[in-house]
This record gives sequence, structure tokens and C-alpha cells, in this order.
Amino acid sequence: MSDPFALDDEPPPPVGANAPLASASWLDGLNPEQRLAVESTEGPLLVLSGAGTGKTRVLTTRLAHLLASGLARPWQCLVVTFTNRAAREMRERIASMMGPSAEALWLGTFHALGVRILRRHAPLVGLESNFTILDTDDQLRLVKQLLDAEGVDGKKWPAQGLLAMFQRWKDRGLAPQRLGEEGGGEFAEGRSGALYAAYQERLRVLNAADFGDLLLHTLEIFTAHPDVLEQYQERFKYILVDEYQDTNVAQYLWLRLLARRHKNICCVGDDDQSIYSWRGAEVGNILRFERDFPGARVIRLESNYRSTAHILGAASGLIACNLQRLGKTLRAGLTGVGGGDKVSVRGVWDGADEARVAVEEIEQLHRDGLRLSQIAILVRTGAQTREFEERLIVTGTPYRVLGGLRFYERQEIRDALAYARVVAQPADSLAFERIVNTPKRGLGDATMQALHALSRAERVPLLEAARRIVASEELKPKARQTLTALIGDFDRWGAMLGGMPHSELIQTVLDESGYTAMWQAEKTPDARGRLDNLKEFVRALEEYDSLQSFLEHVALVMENDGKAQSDGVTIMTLHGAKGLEFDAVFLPGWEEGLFPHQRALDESGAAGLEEERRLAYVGITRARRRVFISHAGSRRIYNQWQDALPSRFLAELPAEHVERQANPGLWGGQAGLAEAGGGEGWQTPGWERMRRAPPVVEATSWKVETPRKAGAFQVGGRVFHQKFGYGRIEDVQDDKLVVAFDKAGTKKVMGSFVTSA
DNA sequence: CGTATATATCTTTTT
DNA sequence: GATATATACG
Repeated sequence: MSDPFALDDEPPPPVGANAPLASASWLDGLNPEQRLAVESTEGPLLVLSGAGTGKTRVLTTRLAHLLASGLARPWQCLVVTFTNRAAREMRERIASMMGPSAEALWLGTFHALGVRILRRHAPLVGLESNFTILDTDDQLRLVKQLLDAEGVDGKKWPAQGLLAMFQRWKDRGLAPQRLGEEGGGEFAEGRSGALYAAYQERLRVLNAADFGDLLLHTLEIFTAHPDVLEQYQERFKYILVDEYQDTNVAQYLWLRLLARRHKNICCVGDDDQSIYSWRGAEVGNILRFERDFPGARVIRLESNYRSTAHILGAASGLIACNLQRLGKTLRAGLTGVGGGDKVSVRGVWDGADEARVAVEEIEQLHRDGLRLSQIAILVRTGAQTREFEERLIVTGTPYRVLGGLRFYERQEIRDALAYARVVAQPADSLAFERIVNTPKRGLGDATMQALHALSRAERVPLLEAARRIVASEELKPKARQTLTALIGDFDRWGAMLGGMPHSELIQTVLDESGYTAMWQAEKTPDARGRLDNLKEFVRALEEYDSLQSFLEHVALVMENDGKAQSDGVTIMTLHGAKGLEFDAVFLPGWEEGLFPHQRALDESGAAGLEEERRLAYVGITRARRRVFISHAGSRRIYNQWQDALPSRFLAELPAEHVERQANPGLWGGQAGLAEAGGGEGWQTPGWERMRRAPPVVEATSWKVETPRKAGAFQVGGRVFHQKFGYGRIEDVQDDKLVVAFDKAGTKKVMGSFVTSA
């Protein structure tokens, strides 16, 4: 086994088992390419690693190799992952191989590593080292305020769009002063560049950074302060990057700067799994690697140890339809297992039917001995999870939704966090603003206007402005009194900060502020759950040794890894599933418009389509043994039933790897979906015809009352309104109606809110 | 100032 | 169908 020359005879690792590496023989069990990737420690190295070819294994083994062979000490290794989950898993695996020295590794996401560096040098970019990290909510509120202050019409130029623009700039490493020609565009008559600068300035005043800043500022520091850069260049002897195809320009520049000294940078990626271009990721980073790092070595990992031949065949056939790719062939590295089952494709009636059929199949797999935790349902959009959840609840099948609305995104948790933030950092104006009037204290718009004005005028945080304003005569006595009380509360809590366990402190804050009482008084059914969440929140606090470190963790991770679910079916988005594997994978919703998603096609055209196809490829290759794809004939979107065509991706799956499942008696006469019986229904003339003529949006008659257009109403007609009851139409104006209601008097209402009576 | 009601918009994907 | 924003009223 340990004969280094007997590489070709090494048996591949068994499917589905992560054979633990014995500490002394970390190279055992690697195939020749993997071994080469591990042992080529010096100089730039690009590892092109197809799905299921042991990428993570190579990364961890390489790291272990570097440490165990004495080439580097843990703190000299920089390891960048794409998700927090990947970082955690990597750390655990290294720790199990190397022991506690793994603690000293610089290992994390770009953003986590960015903060770590930025905290040390914050003053160089005009921040204090205890700066706040904003969440999306805060950012949006800030941009809105900005548009307001600058007199830009927020209706015409939505804050969302502007924020997205800022983010794209940041993804490309562009600070306002570097925008140059880029700046402007149409937005707000070409003022977007100036707004960007104003936004960054506001952040600085607030002593805050948004997500993009964590990288942008570090980059700024590295370029403007060579001495600082040198310090890190010197330190990081070896750099390892996971999911390299998903790095954006800013991250690329960041890496290039850090690697310039030792040049021992190893990037692992797969252009076929690049699915984050909408977030600024540049597949081009892979292409330019050899150019930017002269003498770079490229190793291809093409032996797939994960999936059966049929699954591989289906996935390869699909991805081959993409024109923009480096080109890689996945070979089945699996021995002793035949082709396995073909990929199942099934047409279903609608979303509910789809869920029902899938869950039946899941129960069958479970009866056959598959563990539920080895089964996943991977959806294109978060909204799709619901129908599966409902069905799984009905059948009593345990499940877990990963990445849905996340714990720290819930309203009550954000509120509690805001309280914690103000206690920890009284200058955090955005947090203060969030909770001044939660629970209701009678501090409304008027008070806030005054506070903002003073805050801007004197360039002080809101809480400080509040202090000054209550000392003046400006507010009405009532507002003045409540505000004084609130300031007093925060002072008191602030003083308690070091004196008691912080979880207790936050509990006290939530109780004394009346926040807990607010939910207790609430009669709605979900109030109960919210109180539970708050308890969970306080419990999570206990696991951190300071309020600061807790807040930092939350800002970066946004997920609550506290409660590890036991056995259950996993539901998540395709994006969330990258890097995971399951025995059986369900891929619902393969319909034109949903997958590929219409929006991707509209916004990015052919490139968008290819990215969607890569997403499909990622989905299929998550599976070890079984893949179940389904598409529904009609699906409800918002309120309307829409006929849906099977996804073009279905036609791209090689027929020899696919088994078309007939759903008995279901597909009688669906237009365009004729089941010709040849198992290739989506390639029939009918489907081709439908594909050329885009589907007509029409409400099917058997489920909904079609919302009537105002045009269908006539003056004098009788109508019924949910709230106002019956009435007579007096006038029709565009989509609005003037109706004289029998009981409620004459009102102007939207035509869509009434029905003919 | 708060509440209730009416309307608009929304869902692609996440660090 | 759910949730943010706008408006009217108390």
C-alpha cells in the first residue's frame, strides 16, 4: 500500500465512504493525479477538478501534507473557501488529522478573512477597528435615506437597483475614486457615481462596512500601504483556494497581491460549476491564471468516484451543450458497480402532484433501506420548497430546509440583534433607528426627522443626537420624556456590559425594553414561535465569550448551526447544494421559465442560459445513485395558473441514460406535452411547435376565478367587493372603477378587487 | 401618533 | 399569498 511506485494499482476509495486518513500515510488512496496535486507544493498550481473527483480530499490532504512534512507552520497557510460551511468542514477534517494546531490556520471565507485583516488596520481606511458590519436590511435603509437626502426620486430609481450597482462595483474592486469612466450610466441622470461616493462616506461616518467593503477596504489597504501588504505576503507561504471558479475580480486581485511573494498558490475549481456570475464571479479568472502566474502548472482531475455511469452520462451530455467551457471529460472511476439506474424523468400535473409523487418515491427509497439524510430535494428557487414541506408534513416524513429564511433574518431576531448592537456599540445608528420605536413607544416620524436633522448637522450618531435633543426644548414633552427614558435604559444596560454574562444581559435588555412583552401580548399564532426563537437567540449567545465576537459571527455567518438536525430529507436550492452529495437527488421544476429561469435568460441571454445549464449539471452530479427529475404541466405563479413547457434541458439529456416515467392516465391531452409513448415526448413535433411559440399565459378554468379586467365592466353593472359588499358601477377609468356601494357609499376601487355580481 | 385599510410588488440564486 | 408602502381616519 505504501509503495510509492505502485500508484496505478491503488484502488479507488469506496463510494460514499470517507475513509479516514491515518496520520502517517496521508497519501494513501489517492489516484495519480490527486497525488500530483497534493505533492506539487511549490509554485502556482491550478487544479481543474470535475464534479465528484475528490476535490475536497485533495485540498485537505495537500494541507495536511504541507504541515506534516514541515514545509509550513499552520499560521503560514491561507485557506480560502466559498462558504462558511465548507470552512467549518475543512477545519474539522484538518483537526481530526493534525490535532489542535489546525486552530492556527488562516482558514475561512474571503469575507471572514477580510474582516480579520481589516480589524487590524481599520484606521487606514478611516474606520475604527470595532466597525459594524451591515446586513442587507441596513444597507437598503441607508441607500433610501441617501436618495431622500439627495432629492432623487426613489420611485423612478429604486434603491435596490442602486445598491446592486454599488455591489457590482465592489465585486470588481472599484472604490468610488477608481470608478473613472465606469461611473454613471443612466441611473438618476448619471449621478450614481456621486451617490456611490456619498454612500461610502455615510458608511465611514457610521463606522460601518458592508459586505463588499470587507474585501474592498482590505484591497485598498494593500495597494496604498505596501508595508502592510508585505507583512501578509511574507506570512502566507502557501495559499489554497477552493471553488476558484466563483471568485470575483476583487477576490482575484486580493489573492494575486498576497501570492506575489511566495507564489505558492493552489487554486481548485471547475468551470462547469460556475454558478455565481450574478454575484460578480468571473470564470475568466480560471482562464487568466496561467497568464498571471507564469510557470503555473495545471492538473486535471477527471475520475469521478461519486456517481453511477448513467448519472455521469446524463450530466456530461447536458453540459456538453455549453459552448463556453474549458472542456473536461468525466470518467467513471467507479468500479464494480454497473451502470446503475437511469435518470428518471417524469411529467406531473402540477406542483402539488409533483410533491406527492416525489414523496411517494422517497418513502419507497426509505423502505428499500436508504437513509433519509441521504436524500435531497434540490430546487431552483426558494419558493418551491413549500409544496414539498407541506407534503412531507402530511406523510410525517422528517425533513429539514437548509438556507430557507435563515434564523438571523427573522424579524424578531433582527430586532433583538439591533438591541444587542446598540448596547455593544452605542454609535450604531442603524441599529438604534430600528428599535427606537419597537415596541411602540410613541416616537414616530416627527421625532425621527428631528433626530436625523440634528445628527446630520452635528455629525454625531443618532443616540448622541437624542441626548442633545432632550436637553433642548425641541420635542413635545411626551416624546421628550420617552426618549429620555430610553437613553437612560441604554446607559444603564451599557454600564452592565462587563458585569454579567452577556446572554443574561441581553435577556434583561429584551425584558426591560418591553420587547418580550410585545410578543407576549401579540395574539397571532406565530407569536409563540417568535418567543421560542428569542429564547434560542439568547441560548446561542452563551456559546460566545463576548458580545462582540457573537455579533461578528452573526454578521458573517447568518446561520444558526446550533441545532443539528438528526435524520431527515434535505430540501435546499441548487446553489446551496454545491459541494454536497447524496445517494438520491430529486430535481423538480424542470420547466421553461422556471429552470432555466426566465430572468436569467432576460438579463444575461445566452450566457445566462449556460449558467442555468451549469446549475442543472451541479444538480445532477450531486447524486451518487439515483436522480429523479420532474416537470409540471402547470404551475401557480403569484396568483395565476400558468401552463409550463418541459425544460429544454430535458431534451439535452442523452436518451440512453434517461428513463421516461409515464404517469398513468395523467397525460391524456395536455397540449404540447403529448406522451408519444416513445419515451421522448419532449421531442415531439408538438413540443417543438410550442417551443417556437412562447406559451400563452392563461388561467385554467378549473381552479381559479379569473381576475376580471376592468375593461370587462360596464357602467350600471352590479359588482361585489370583499370589504364593501354589493354595489353599482358608476364609472370606469382605466383599471379603476367608481362604484356606488349599497352600504359603504361611493368608492373608487381597483377592478381586480371586485367581481361581477 | 397609531391603526386599519388599500394598493403594489414580488421570487432567482448568497457571502 | 405575503409583505412593504401609501393613505385615511380616529
